[in-house]
Amino acid sequence: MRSSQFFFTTLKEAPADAEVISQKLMLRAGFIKRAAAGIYTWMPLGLRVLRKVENIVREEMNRAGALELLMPAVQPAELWQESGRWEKYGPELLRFKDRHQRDFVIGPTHEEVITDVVRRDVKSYRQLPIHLYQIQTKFRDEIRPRFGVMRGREFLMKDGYSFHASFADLQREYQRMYDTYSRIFTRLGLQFRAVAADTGSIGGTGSHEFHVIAETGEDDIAYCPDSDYAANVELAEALPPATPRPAPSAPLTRVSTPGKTACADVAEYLGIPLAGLVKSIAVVSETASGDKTFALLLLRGDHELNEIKVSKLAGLSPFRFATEAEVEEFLGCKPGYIGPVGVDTGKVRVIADRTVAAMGNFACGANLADFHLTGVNFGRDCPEPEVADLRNVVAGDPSPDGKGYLAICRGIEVGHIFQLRTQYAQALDCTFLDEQGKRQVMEMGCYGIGVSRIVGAAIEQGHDDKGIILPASIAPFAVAIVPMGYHKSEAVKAAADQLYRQLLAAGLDVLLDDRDERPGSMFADMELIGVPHRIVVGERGLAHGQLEYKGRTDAEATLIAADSVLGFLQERLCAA
RNA sequence: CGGAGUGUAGCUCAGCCCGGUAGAGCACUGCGUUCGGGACGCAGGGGUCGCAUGUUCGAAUCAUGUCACUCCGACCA
Repeated sequence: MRSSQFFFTTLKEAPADAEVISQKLMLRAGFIKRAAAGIYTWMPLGLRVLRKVENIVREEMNRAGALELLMPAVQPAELWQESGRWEKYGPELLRFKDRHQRDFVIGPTHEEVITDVVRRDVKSYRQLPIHLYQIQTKFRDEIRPRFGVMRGREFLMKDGYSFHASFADLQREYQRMYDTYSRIFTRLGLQFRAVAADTGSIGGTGSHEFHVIAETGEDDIAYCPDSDYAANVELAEALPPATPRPAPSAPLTRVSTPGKTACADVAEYLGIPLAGLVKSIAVVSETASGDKTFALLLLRGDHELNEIKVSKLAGLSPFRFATEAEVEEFLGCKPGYIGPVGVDTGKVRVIADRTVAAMGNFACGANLADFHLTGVNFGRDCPEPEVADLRNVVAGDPSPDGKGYLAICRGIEVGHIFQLRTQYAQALDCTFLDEQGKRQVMEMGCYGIGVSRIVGAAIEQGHDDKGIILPASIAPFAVAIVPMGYHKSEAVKAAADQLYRQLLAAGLDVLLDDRDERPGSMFADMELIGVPHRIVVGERGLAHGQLEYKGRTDAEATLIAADSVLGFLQERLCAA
């Protein structure tokens, strides 16, 4: 490609509302243009990158035996009503009516459609297993789209679905996808980690997320540096403390804490560490008939509640946070000063986190406005609470696999694999006849990769003060030829054109920057857009039969003989 | 959904407090000089200041409404 035939615009300054580095650089490099919140046009330059990522994903999926198809972006509401997700999915699902007032959605995912496809045509165990995938635009009406293509509303996703006659066969395919995903992210040059994950709203059991490790990631990952354990923080189990609860040694004391409602304020005011305080969180679970369960969840002052864990407790699924009025009704005290001492256990469930259950002589709210208690001990001052794992793990917690201690890092979720089991197949009556001629519900797996998000994630991992750094496999161009005075010097023009034809003929993905720009602009642009290899053609090198090579991350350029450039580049491209 | 903030040229922003009919830099067009790290000079094109209503002789500026966008929050009592 010649720059003069191509179309790209670069900016010196990023739009003011761009937050993360990948978003700023993608806008500056002209990869994308914002059309609306979370909705972008992929310009020709950015599209080249997106397509390269897409093709690597496609190649590996095909290699793993999956078959590509393309499903509609617009889906009929009936399928969603049939699976029950028309009600369950919530406002992220973009719904609309056609001219006949029929309901449709713009697909945020395709379990319903694929299951419908398979149930129509697959009738026998002989046709199983089958794995179908597509690379297609999805739409999820995110509350708060941000970070450019990393959390867009419209995005490109590879979603694959496998169908099996047995759970064992699903597990085999799941493992194969685990390996395939690892290959894909490795080929993409990403630093990633597979982590055990919660199955979230999509349901099912058995799930791994693939995360690109990056500071700007939106997910916290707990991992063990001494083993291969890694899990989403929301899922990682917080083990009970190894040290037993100390015996009561301090007297129960009521202290005045006027106006101090936040844990940190109370701890500071009382001169105790945050970890010596127990905070109480009031939640309510309401049944369809209107019966309320009111529960007081006890957490150590410096720990965070894990809502997923709470929602899995018997009698608290689903739950919500209590209103101020409910707190007053059940505890007779306004929020800010509530605690486990003196509550009516006939009306209130008290559930302590495992860590809290092992605490003694702690401080907590007194259930009396402007007062807290110190020296509180279970068994002596209030009944023994229920005990459960309620909190997010923190760095330094013991690893659940017993092999050391957890560390926390941030990750960008770029892939997710699930064993859906029979959830959708059951709802949509997707069945087959087994060898005995007996009707069975199919086992299903689903496997997603955020193709457009990968571009953002790759740039989060690869950039410097000059711009984007991408591996040749996904860079917009693998090689840039930058002539010094293309429009002034016949010798330079001839040499640049000849080199360009030679590299093209050799199958290299090369950009000849034949714009009538000053050298500084061309260098800056080629670096900004992330071209990994650069050849400079200038009169002063040509005089000695030499060209100049510089890798995107090299500190200095190196001179090479003009006739050995092709071999030199091929060597570098193979090595990468 | 709650709170805060911002809407002025393609991009980054000034002007608004204190009303008098719109500016800078980058980008763009032309000419000239320049030409190995985002050049310089001169001359240009481009905005009814998000939109609506109101106040006023007069509104980018003040008021009200509305729309859009951004940020923070939406557990941590």
